[in-house]
Amino acid sequence: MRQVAEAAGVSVATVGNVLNAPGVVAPETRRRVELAMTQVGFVRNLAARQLRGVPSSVVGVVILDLANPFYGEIGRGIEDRLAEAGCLVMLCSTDADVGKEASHLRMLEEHGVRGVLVTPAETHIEMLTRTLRRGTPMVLLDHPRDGADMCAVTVDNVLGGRLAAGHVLSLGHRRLAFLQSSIGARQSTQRRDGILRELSAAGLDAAESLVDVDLPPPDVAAAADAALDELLSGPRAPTAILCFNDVAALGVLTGLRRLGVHVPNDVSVVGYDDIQFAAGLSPALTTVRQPKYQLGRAAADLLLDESRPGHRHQEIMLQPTLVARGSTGPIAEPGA
Amino acid sequence: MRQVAEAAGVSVATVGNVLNAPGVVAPETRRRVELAMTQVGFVRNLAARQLRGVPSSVVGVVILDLANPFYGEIGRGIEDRLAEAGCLVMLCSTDADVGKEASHLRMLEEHGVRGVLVTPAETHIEMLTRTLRRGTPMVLLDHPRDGADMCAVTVDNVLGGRLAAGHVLSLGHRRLAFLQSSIGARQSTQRRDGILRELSAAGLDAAESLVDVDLPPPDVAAAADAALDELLSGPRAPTAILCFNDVAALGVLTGLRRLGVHVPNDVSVVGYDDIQFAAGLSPALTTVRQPKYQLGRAAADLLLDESRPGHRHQEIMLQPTLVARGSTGPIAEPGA
DNA sequence: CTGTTAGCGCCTTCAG
DNA sequence: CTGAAGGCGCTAACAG
Repeated sequence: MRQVAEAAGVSVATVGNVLNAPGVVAPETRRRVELAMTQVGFVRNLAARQLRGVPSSVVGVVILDLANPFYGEIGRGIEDRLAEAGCLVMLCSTDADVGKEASHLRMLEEHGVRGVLVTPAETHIEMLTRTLRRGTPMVLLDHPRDGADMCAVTVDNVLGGRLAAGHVLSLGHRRLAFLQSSIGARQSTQRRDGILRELSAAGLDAAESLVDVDLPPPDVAAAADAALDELLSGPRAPTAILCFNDVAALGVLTGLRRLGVHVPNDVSVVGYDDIQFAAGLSPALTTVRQPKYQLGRAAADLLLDESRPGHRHQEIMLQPTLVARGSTGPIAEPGA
Repeated sequence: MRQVAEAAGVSVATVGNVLNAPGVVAPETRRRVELAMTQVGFVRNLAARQLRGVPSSVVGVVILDLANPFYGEIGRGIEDRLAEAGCLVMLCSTDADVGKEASHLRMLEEHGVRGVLVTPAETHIEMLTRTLRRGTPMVLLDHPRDGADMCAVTVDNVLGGRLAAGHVLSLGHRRLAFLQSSIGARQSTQRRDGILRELSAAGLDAAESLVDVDLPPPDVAAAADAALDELLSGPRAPTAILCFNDVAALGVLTGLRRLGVHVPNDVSVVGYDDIQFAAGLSPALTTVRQPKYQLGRAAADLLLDESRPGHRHQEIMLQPTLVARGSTGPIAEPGA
């Protein structure tokens, strides 16, 4: 900056003004300074700027797994909204590991980020609030607020569960399975609650009509595939399989093909998320669509709003929708 | 830091030593300082550290589109390798837009990142080298080095094209189509070269046996779907469709289903990348697998190596492999 | 409108 | 092994 000042024949303060208050500098001088900047190859030093107290333009994003397309789309929503505000994103995956989560949050804090968007690794977020020193705003991403003193963007998981269960119940299914995993346990539990509500609304007993399956991480697709043999053996095997996400549903479709079970004639399958490939699967996957891109945008929006004077923490709940495709159908006649 | 020093009853220099040279401080003193740090809630200020000249622990990653699962997997490879070195990643998507690319690179530079991994938006990387002031190391991601003065990690695209073309030629196909897009033009061109080599090796004339289709961005899946009507009309319609990535192949499968064209009996389809869902498509997609996670890891590796004294720029070329699945089959008998 | 100046928090040399 | 002091590049407050 001093070099620029010398090259332009002005003082460093004038260079500073060109940078931060262009209006206050005489056009002629400004032009000369700008020319000098390109000549010298001047690049602003944001670290020094930040040290001086200017708010950072970096936002931390902590998700479960970048390789999951679900988070890719969310990430794009975040990135696009932040770009409008001139902000960049620091991204980290936790694999739902509390230790990694804590260490990433710590590093983000050391970098002095403007705030963090977090999909918590654990159901209880108490931990999170303790990890983060006050001063760094946090917005929960795809997780309910639960009375915490921060913003949150979530998708109505109970409704999502109801949509999935209601769909297969209306097709005549009476024995359902729900496949979930410790990855995204919080969301899964709520979706299961939605399923239970639909079951009881249909006058069914959950103990009779719902089988729970837990898929060990990390590869839920493989786990879903592997779980089918046991799930489908026995006389009371489910006729409809509801999955906590599309990746698990992919595993189910692959496994059912392996077992020679026809979808949807023998068994119906419902996914969750509606990631891009759901429509192209064999058969096209019936699933509950989550507004992923919007989820990311909304979260970024809330975080940017944190620095506005009158800001109040709030929770935004987006609505999922059912997308009925080829992987679900009427229940086969018992004797057929 | 001064607060910590006061709380522990030592000087700031001692606190600094605990942080940067723990061995030099008496164990007893160190324990006291560490205790004080947690009590005060001390968080290192990396901006100040960086200003002082300590190398940054942030690496910039500039890719085409985070929402594309291909980059999600690459990103995980990068992230995992960097995490081992205690580094974080700043991620940006360019949508193959040179303007966005330049502005992102600029911002990353202002942040003083340790280096950048870039998938160039354009075929010619001359632009890139001009954008970046010397001093910030750059590694090309999924792009050949082309004699540039930097490291690069790439996958052998010519071989990939040969694998795809060789496969369908061996199945008897003689009229091929290649679908590409300006997104990833460089890679596509090389794959096309591979296709041409296989064609001429089989004694075929490219002008006769290869149809080129250009898919307008941004939604290549929809564009691929839409391009089919024209592509398949006429007497010399191709019997095998090779796609520059799996997302485009997804669009082709969707479109062929819409048109009532059976895969692979009527038309064979080959994708590229082998993203997770390729195996679950209908029918399972034959594709050229790229070692995505390894690609990311290798690039991160090279970048970290840039700060080693004896570092020499180098290019790493990974090998793609053909994964033959259900979307390709022998050509139908002309009269059948 | 332009120039001068005092730190932001940390690391590092040097003296004790 | 510990204490004191200078400066990294920038911003903002004030003087000219």
